[in-house]
Amino acid sequence: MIGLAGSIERRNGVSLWRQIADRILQGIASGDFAENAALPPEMALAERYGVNRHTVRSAIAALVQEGVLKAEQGRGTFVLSRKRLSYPIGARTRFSTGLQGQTTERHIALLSSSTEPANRRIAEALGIARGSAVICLETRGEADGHPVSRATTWFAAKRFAGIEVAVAETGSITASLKRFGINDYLRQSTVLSARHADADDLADLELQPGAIVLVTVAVNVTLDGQPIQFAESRFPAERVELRLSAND
Amino acid sequence: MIGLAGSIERRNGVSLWRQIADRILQGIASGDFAENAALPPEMALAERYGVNRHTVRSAIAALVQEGVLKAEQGRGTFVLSRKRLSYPIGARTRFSTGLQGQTTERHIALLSSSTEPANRRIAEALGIARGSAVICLETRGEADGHPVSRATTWFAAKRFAGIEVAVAETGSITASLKRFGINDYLRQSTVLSARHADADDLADLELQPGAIVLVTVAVNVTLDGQPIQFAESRFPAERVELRLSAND
DNA sequence: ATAATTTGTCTATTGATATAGACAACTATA
DNA sequence: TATAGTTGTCTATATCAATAGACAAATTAT
Repeated sequence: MIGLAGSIERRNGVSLWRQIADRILQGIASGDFAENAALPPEMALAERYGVNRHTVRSAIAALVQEGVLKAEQGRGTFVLSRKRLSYPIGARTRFSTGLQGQTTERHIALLSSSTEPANRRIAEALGIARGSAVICLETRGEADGHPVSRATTWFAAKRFAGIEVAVAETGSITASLKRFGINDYLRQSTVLSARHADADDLADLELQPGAIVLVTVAVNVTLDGQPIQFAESRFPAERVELRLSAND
Repeated sequence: MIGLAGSIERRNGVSLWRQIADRILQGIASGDFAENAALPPEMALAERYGVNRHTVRSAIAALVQEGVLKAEQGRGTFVLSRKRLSYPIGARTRFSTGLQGQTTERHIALLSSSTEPANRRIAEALGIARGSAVICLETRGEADGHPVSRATTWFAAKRFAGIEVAVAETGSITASLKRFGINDYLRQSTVLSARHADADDLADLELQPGAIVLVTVAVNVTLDGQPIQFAESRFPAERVELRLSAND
């Protein structure tokens, strides 16, 4: 059994139609349902997943709403081309360079910024004293006008005072760091997890409720190992996959 | 606002109690709720998330069932220590070596094996002809008796005939590959995504319904770049995080 | 044209989800 | 020993989710 999912769980806090919508998305991603081709008829899907036709219809309605499918009366339901962005993660991960070739326009939008005392987690990551001031940036990554990531980034306030202005102006973290004399940096560590998107992420990433986000927590360091940036990024799992390259 | 989530979404296919259970899990992971300490009272949580107390109780009940929380009448609800395993991913990713220091006993259990024709995706990954025979192994990774991963692995049947026996005997892919003359190998590529666990994963990983799994799709190659193994692994997001090391 | 297939809409019914309020049971503290 | 605070249980009600069946509307094939 290749790529064909098992059965569906009831009474788990996730509605059947949402589970089936997820399955159909998986099916598209894994090639079970080809792009631009017709999905199996509703009755066939209902039988395959062991649910009522109306439940399948709810799932399809959600995916039509999301722009993944298109239903035509009398003809069938069709898969629209919706390739996931493949976002590379590695020692030299940058937002803009990573998506080269996949998109034409990309930048980071600064949603808000604030200065706050560092909590334990942030202080340890940045190698500063707990409670010392850090600049917190809320940003959204956009490619071809579509949101592909949502990040919260912290910098030590002492060293990077005013970086929020640079980010707003340049639309790039890398370019902003250059203004502070940092011409190159490396990703020291990345920790990966996943969870349901919260309300803020749903709004900022233009996601439908119930969506899953991939979460990376990363520390960037200068070439001599000094931590400069701590960031938590959220990627919509239905639109983005993370690709780990062996080299670099 | 550090790590404190926004509001809750209704009518999205995910029940409120499941969303709140997710939030509490996040809160524990991010340090908002300290381990071994009391959670805020049900009424306070209900107010914070903007729901009824009974809804919070449903969320707590689910987490008690999962062993994350412990409720004591008259005293409060307490966070049990439940550290997530940190699973390293890199060019030299191996199951057993990765968890050294975090667990004492670890191995791979072979759930089933079969021989089937390669579909397009598998054939391309392994560099073989479409339709040629591949051995498909269903395995579960276990650490200290607890399931931490669930993988589907494909090998070219011609070259690795009988590898299922070796995996069953040794409980290790690396050890099994040695029997076929492969003493070292590298991870060529890893692609990462996330989705809701399907019914099979729920059972095999001993998850509560509604859980999220991290999915890695990886190709392992010999030192001279010849693909030998194609695998899709699922990790329970609530118990495992993936750590990307900069070097190796 | 006719039939078969497929999506769209409607009604009805059942069970799960969420809200609301009241009170019991238990714990810690003044 | 009171009292306040907290979890546990119960009843009631409204809405959502899922099943079931029937038929309309549109498309495609015969």
